[in-house]
Amino acid sequence: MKYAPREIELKWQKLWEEQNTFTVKEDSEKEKYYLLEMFPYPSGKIHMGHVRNYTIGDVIARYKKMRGFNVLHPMGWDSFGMPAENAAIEHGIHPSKWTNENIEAMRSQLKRMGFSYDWDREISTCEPQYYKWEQLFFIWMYQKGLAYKKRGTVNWCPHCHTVLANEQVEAGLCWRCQSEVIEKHLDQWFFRITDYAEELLEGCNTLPGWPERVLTMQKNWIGKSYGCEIEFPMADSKDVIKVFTTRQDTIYGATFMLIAAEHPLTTRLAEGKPQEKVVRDFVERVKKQDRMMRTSDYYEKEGVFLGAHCLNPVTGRKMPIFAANFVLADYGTGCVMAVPTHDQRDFEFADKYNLPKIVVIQNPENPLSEESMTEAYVDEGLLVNSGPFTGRKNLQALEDIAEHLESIGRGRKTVEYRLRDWGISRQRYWGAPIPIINCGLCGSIPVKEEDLPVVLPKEAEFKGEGGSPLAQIESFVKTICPKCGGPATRETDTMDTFVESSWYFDKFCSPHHNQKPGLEKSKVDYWLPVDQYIGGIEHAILHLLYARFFTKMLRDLGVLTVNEPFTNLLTQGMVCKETMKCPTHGYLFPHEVKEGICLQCGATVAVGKTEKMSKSLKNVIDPTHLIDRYGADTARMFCLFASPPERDLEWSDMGVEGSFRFINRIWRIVMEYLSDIRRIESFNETGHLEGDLKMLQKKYHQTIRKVTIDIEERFHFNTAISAVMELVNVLYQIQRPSGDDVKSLSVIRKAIETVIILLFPIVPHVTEELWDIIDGEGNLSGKSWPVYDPEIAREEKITIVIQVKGKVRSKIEVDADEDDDTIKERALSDERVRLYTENKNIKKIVYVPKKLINIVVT
RNA sequence: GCCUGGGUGGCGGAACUGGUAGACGCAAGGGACUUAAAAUCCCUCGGUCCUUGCGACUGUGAGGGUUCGAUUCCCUCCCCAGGUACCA
Repeated sequence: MKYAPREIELKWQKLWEEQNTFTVKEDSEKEKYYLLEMFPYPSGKIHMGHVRNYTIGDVIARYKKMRGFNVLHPMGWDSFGMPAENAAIEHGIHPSKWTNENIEAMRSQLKRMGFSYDWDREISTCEPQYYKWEQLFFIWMYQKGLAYKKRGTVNWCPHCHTVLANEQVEAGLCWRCQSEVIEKHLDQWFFRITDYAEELLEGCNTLPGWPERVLTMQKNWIGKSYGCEIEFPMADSKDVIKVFTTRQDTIYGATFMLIAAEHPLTTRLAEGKPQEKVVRDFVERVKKQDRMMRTSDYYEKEGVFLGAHCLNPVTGRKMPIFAANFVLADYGTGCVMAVPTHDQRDFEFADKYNLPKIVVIQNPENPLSEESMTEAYVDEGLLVNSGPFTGRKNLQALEDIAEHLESIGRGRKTVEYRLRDWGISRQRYWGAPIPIINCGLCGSIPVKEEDLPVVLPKEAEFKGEGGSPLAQIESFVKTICPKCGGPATRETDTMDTFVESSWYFDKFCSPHHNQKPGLEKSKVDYWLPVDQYIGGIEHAILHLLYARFFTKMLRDLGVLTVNEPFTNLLTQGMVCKETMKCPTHGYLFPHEVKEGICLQCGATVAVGKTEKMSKSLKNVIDPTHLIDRYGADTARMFCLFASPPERDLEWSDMGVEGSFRFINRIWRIVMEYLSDIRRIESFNETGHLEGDLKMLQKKYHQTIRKVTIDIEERFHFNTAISAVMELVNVLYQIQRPSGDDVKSLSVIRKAIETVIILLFPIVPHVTEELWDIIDGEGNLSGKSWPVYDPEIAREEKITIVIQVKGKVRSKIEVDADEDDDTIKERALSDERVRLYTENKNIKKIVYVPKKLINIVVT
């Protein structure tokens, strides 16, 4: 019998489906385990990133099930988003048709991979029965002040008359028409995530199951800093300018004031002054500069004098006020006190505009002087020129200076966060409508709860220009005010798609529950939090932070009980492949190249560097071909074997072949022994074994140990698979016992069964089939995970490495329970060691018990 | 730019908390089987050098440091990747 992957896989997939193997219900008898992979955007086809993500998840789901957990493993579709709208613009297909066809295609691809999803729980976020509840949450948030409207900036293409996403802006130009993109200010909806900044930050300390780096990134993103808000009185009026600083220790050195170009104060101060026009031009120019570049250390610092002065509150010094390109309007107060001697950006600015510098922190090693400084001194030191604080260490005076400012009524200690509120307004069609009605008399009034959902109207025109398609549908826009009954218009902004993905894991717990608030408390409480969440590292900040925020927000609305949505997080790396480029035809898909030759023109193809698989570089592998050729089991095994999950995975055709060969190798050894072991009981682990059999027994106990640890503790499936490969290699190596040697055959059977069971979560189809062939009854899906005997798995002999001056010179083999003194003695008297120690002084002997001995000689 | 990771043979990777660098697989080379090929099974496989040995030296992006001992810890630098708030 030959290994026929397709046949086997379809057979078992059908059986699992018929027997509802993966359907789950709440069960108070069993410990629950909620395993979740980030649901996909239905772009059309699954890609290798999905295959990898979902294979990792499936292995854990199946493993946990074998460990006796009640496993929830759902799948759904993050089905709102820009690509659907772009397809509508380019090909005239309605976004819902495009999306649903993609879902159909991708669902069948996922089913073909044999993933153990409970498909009864499938959800699609673009369906009204899903976004209805999101709209309800929006209304509740609005009522609590957590959703609000304010002016925000967007990328605007003046030619297309439309808002562009950041990725639609290429080098400052519109991706469709190459017009120069400008900033436009629109009234937009925001979620007040900053209300939760402190809790989100604190929460990072309650998530030991998250990768440290993700927590670090989130903490930095929230960016808490302790500082001081200081008031600088205007020189010629009663007004004040407020600044936020973390460096109040340098206040005595503040010699001028900087304001963000976009700050309303900038134009107000310059109004009616000779420099008004210059200032306006400057503001317009800065607005076009890239935000990222503006704050870069290397970017040219620029500014313009506003014709006004303020006073330093502690020195009384008259400080000129400038607008500057590197000051951000939405961090702190949008105004910065400039201390050129101790801030590099201020230093450069002062040099450029010839502004005064005063040293207030003295470098203890190399005294500073204003005239000779070539850069700002940003390290610690002693305060000078600082009134009563002169002579103190600068860091130790921070607190006292803040208190001094408070006492003179010119400042207060504050905490500042870098985190900004979440702008959720999108001027697009394919998203959940914001359930608000704008009334000329009553303002923004939420849609009545009983009128939800606000359904996205089907009829819309997709032109890619002229703004949001929704705004042009009169029947949608025109409505009446729920408060006064007068004529009103609907909000035509839709919600950011990150909103849907902020609570989909809640919905999976009770997917069919259709009563307020859309989530059934008892079920949500049973399943949440997600025990293991798996997804790409690219979501480390935004998606994960928004989902955490939403969880806390829904908790405060009484909908959820948990504080954090995801107990454990596994972030997987990207799938990469080298690019191929033909001199005339540009980037080529792998199937357009054969043996390094472009199939279109016969030219030699240049192999480029390895990059993340993307459609534009055409360095993609369609998993379908892989499945057709080798089967789902090989595809699954390759993804896992190639590298550990958190690392990037580099594509290799050869590696796939190797995984396929390994599965065949298992298949063959089972077939070879089949007639001998079919009717034999597997070894019951009693009785004494000798020679090869003893070695084999030890090996499979060790293999169970290794695979269990690798899956349970580290999700390192690559090394788990290696361990099973070693066991299979041993099976091939041992002398085949005769057909009537029942005891030996029973040990072999046990070893073979171990291989099959250990690999079941990884390659479920072929292992089910093999189990069925040798066992003939029951299926593996219900089996429990094998156990090992630590005593049998223990090595009896260990190797002690002997180093002389840190270099390996010899090795000795000793009994595992040999006492340390004997080991040392044997090491010192070792023949090869003596070659290196003879006639030398032994200065020191380092002994690492049961491992290594290092003899230091002089 | 900023934040966060990563860099180990020809290649993917292994090495749990500072203790034998290169498990396992791929590629390559050799052998067995075969009329032959494929498939399969077995062996070799970081580099340099020589006196070819149970050999010496060298080797984990580069350069320093700590240590009896560093892929692992510290400092400086180079390269690559992810995120950077409207891609998801």
